[in-house]
Amino acid sequence: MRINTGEARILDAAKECCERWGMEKVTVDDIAAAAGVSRATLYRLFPGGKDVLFDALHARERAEFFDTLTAEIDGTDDFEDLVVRLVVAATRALRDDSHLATMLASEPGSVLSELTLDGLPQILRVANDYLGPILKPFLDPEHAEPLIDLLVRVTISYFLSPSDHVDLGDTESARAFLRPGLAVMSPVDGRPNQPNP
Amino acid sequence: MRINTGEARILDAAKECCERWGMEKVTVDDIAAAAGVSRATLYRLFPGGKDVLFDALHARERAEFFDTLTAEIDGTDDFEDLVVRLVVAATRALRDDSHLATMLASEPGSVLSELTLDGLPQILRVANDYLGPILKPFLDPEHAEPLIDLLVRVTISYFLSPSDHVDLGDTESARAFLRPGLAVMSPVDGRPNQPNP
DNA sequence: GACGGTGAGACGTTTTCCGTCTTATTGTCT
DNA sequence: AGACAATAAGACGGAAAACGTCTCACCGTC
Repeated sequence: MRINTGEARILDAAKECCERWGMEKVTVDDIAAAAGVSRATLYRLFPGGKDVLFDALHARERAEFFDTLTAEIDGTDDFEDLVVRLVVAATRALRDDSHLATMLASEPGSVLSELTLDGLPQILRVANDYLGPILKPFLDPEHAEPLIDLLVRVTISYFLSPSDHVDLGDTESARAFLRPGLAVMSPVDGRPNQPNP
Repeated sequence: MRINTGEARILDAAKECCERWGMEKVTVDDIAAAAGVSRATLYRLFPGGKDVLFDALHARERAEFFDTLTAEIDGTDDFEDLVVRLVVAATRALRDDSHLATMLASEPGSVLSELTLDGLPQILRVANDYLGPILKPFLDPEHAEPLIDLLVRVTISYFLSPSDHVDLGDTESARAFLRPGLAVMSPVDGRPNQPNP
């Protein structure tokens, strides 16, 4: 069995090619060559070609993003702390993502679409998959979902276009910004600020 | 009359496009769009299309390079100083050229070809055009040409692949490196080390 | 109003890319 | 050894993109 399964190799290659040429200019042959794989193999692993491949790449990057995000906030047991740290960590991760920065600089269109139009629903779905369980001790799902939804949108918006009034990459600034909203919402959910046992 | 003549606008656009997509991936339409010019105009100014256009771009960059180079060594009246400063300034200019660095990183092939294969003869020709007159007071043309030829090749080689033994971007290191060769050559030319009046 | 320069875009051709398929090779398992 | 799965290499036809040329309408200048 191989250490790096074919899919991962190809996705890595696709990412490299994107940084080098931009999504618009990359061809399937470029990716196959960069992955050291024949076109036939690529089409076998990603039937449907470039679209499927890029969907898979985006899916993997979303998963990686939330993997590291959830790892970073592990062990937080206060509701407000948890939300604040999530938003701050997400904002910092977005800012530190050099691949994202490169893409955003060279072809804003496709990145913006991925963050705000076509891609947002899937981001929200993944966010719910990852963050829902984490918020479970504090909120029941029917309240967690709209909160996650809002946090994702707010985080993305302030990342794409920073505000003079708040810096979501700064813990205290983010806390001051988020507290009012969390305070209004907290009484509604009917659970204590500390997690249920 | 326009401030920026069409040619320059288009060459600037081509340069931008190259940095963004790499020479292989750029199309004539990309360049025309980036220049804010119709394809018809582009073909009128550069009959022959992409090849002619890129030749013109390379020619312009060579000229610009030697323009700034000769400006930087202006006023030197000692032969050894002159050669040393030329080599050092050229090396530093190459190292500081961010466009060159970008291209070299993203598509080494075409850049190397431009510096060592197809492009070298033209570099040598331009170098002779610019540096010949400058060396005139010290060397007659039949001795100047082979010297320029060698200096260009050496500078390029040490730029592309730096040596542990000498740093041609450092004045003293370059001087120590060049002096023996210049000393051997000087008696041959039959002219004094100070320029003729 | 004539005129040169330009943008928009139609056109036929050439090149590239796509997605599928076949064949030969390689490495693995039995 | 032989069967088998996975793969590389590349042929193939159709689709899409890029090329280079051309026409025509427009606009500013003379």
